[in-house]
Amino acid sequence: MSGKERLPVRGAQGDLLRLVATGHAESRAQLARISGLAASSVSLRVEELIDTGLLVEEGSGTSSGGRRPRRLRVSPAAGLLAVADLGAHHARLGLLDLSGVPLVVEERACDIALGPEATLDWIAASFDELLIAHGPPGVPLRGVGTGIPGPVDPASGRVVSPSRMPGWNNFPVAEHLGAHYDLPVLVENDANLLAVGEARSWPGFDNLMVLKAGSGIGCGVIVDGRLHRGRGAAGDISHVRVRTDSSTMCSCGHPDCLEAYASGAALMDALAGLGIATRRPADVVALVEDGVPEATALVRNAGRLIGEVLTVLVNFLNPDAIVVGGSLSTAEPLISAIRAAVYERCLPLATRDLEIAVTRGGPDAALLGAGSLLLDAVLG
Amino acid sequence: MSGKERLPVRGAQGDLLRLVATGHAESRAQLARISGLAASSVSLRVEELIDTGLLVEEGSGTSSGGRRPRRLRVSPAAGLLAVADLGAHHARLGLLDLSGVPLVVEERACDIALGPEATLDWIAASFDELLIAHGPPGVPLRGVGTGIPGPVDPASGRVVSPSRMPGWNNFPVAEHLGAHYDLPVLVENDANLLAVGEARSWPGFDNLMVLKAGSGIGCGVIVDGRLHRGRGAAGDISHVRVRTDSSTMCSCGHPDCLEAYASGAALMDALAGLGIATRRPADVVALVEDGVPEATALVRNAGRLIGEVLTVLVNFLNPDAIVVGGSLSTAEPLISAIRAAVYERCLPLATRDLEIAVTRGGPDAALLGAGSLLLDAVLG
DNA sequence: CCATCTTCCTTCGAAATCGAAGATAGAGCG
DNA sequence: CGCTCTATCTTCGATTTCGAAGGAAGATGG
Repeated sequence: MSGKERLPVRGAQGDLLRLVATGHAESRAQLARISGLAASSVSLRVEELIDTGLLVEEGSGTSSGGRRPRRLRVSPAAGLLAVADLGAHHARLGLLDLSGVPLVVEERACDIALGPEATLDWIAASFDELLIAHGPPGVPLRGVGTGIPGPVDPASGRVVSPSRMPGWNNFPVAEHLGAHYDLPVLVENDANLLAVGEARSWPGFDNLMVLKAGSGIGCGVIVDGRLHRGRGAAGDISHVRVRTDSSTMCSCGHPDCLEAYASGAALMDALAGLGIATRRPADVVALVEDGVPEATALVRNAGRLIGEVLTVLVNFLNPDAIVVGGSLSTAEPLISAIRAAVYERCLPLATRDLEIAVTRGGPDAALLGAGSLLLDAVLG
Repeated sequence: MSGKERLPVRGAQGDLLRLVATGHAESRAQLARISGLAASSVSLRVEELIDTGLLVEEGSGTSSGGRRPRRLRVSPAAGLLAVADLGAHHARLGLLDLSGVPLVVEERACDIALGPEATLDWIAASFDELLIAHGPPGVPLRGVGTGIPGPVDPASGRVVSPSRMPGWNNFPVAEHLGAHYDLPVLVENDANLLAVGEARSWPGFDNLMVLKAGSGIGCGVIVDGRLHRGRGAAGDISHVRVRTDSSTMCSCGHPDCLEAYASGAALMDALAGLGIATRRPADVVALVEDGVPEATALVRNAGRLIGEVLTVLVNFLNPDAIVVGGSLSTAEPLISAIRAAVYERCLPLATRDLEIAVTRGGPDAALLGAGSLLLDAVLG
């Protein structure tokens, strides 16, 4: 395995490296504008970063009327990040360079019901395999991180009262995963990772609500360009009471939670009750695309319920965009129903410039999000 | 009137002055810790600020085990801020020094139905009177600001679609008020001002929801210690659909808005329907305190409805505290009902450390909030 | 009361940062 | 092509900031 030495940046260098790595700047002039440092200071620090081999100059960018900028990139040899996004039955795992560009991403089957030790050790072993198979020799690992399909206490890195992860409650995930490495370790809720990853694809949108509609319903909140965690549990919308005719008890002990009607798991249950078998939320989307009316009606109803919950949040948070991701997000009726509910019921002032759209960041968005947050830890 | 020269601070001096003015620091050592500057740099800048007469040394603070700090304060002669909080039928007006300490606060009757020009000119005239009567000679006015009981677009300083301010729609309030002065002008929603003012009384609480329950229902949101505006309309909860048996049409054109059941105006209407006349929301509180059962029942129901809306927002934003202000906030059944609803329905994770309490900042909190935001503008 | 500790604040040489001026490299246009 | 314009980047002296060391003032505890 590669070395694990600390990244040799201090003071302003870290800020500049971060700005290049996150894609916020790719020339000295941009760095000066964004960082607030004087152009001369930027030149000096960039020179040093190039000398240490962390930055490289690579061709030139497009002119904006004058001399073309000399494009800066984080060196591929600056380091690697090993990141994972853990789902109920499979995980995406990947290696990123420090600017968040994936070297390799794989999806592998796993089972979180085997418990935290087994699952986390499996993740670590998978990281090792990826590093041996795809890690360029001599490039050090700088950090590891994983997304978790449940609430995570950011301070302790523990899972807290997850509804769909038996045996994981209060397990010190960050500590256990970190024992394999002497490196910064990130453990974060999966919807939050998705939100951070998506945010990179929405420049100029500083306030985002990123919905993850899969087996469960999660939501990551970006306020002022940064992930909002609150006291650790922010973004939960699955246990909001919805307006329905019937009455269903949720696993949380309250009646009529959104999750009990609009989550992928709930839709699969409802279809099963109609004699239609599905194995994964994506199967529901397939049924909708095949024009199965029962599936379409259920999905549309789910979208309406989600949309009604979002109306409250849109009026309150007044975001720039609602981004819908997760395996259900490709179901067209879901998005239309969300749109209809939000635009119909929200204040005109709140929807005036509101965009409601599906994910832009691609299937690896959550991994990019993990990379982004890890970079902060690495350069912190 | 006093002079209007620009405040002679540049660079780090402004940050330090702001930290002292906002009460975040009152000694050189604290300034060094909070600002991140070296202690020596702080000493130099503070020296300069004292020389310019903006800061003064005043006695010494309490020791924490070693030498006592020399307490720093913003000089009373550094400048004045003229601030107002406009309500439907009266306004609070005051003069503050740059650290937000009120020199004088008055409540005067007015009528926003007279239209924006008349009202704003009246505010300006009142400011002039206060300055003549209470402004120390030679102390310059540094900024003016006012709170508005309706939505304000922060970029343009215009009122946008206010529901209770006939004739004000789209009026350029900041521009008109600013024409009287060559100074920074602040125009902000009243609930937002209250939130900023309250935040000063809640140190360590970085995420706050501040409810203003008066004739209308407003909410100011503090995220990460700063006012969250979204695209300008953030914090609206009055037009959320609530779960009720009956059905009432709101002035916004939708059925069953929270405002139509739980605002002071709605309560007064409901009491009038029962043959009980009230003139102001405070009269409703008095009825509750007198044990009038109809009033108590209505107020408790309002609290329950508000609480149910807050459950959604608490799960989502996961704040440190919900602070209830406005003229209805002194009605005990309102708070109890809100507490009951929130604690019953929210996730344990979200309510674990959640405080629900009434205002701490006193009757002038909104004015202090205006002062706080104005200070940012003055030192910006 | 005196030695010791903690905290606050200042002094002073070293290092980082700034800003104005200039050098560099292209775009735009006749 | 040559002229001007604009934007990018560098050079260099002036300024600001840092950080280690030390002095000042009070707390603590015998």
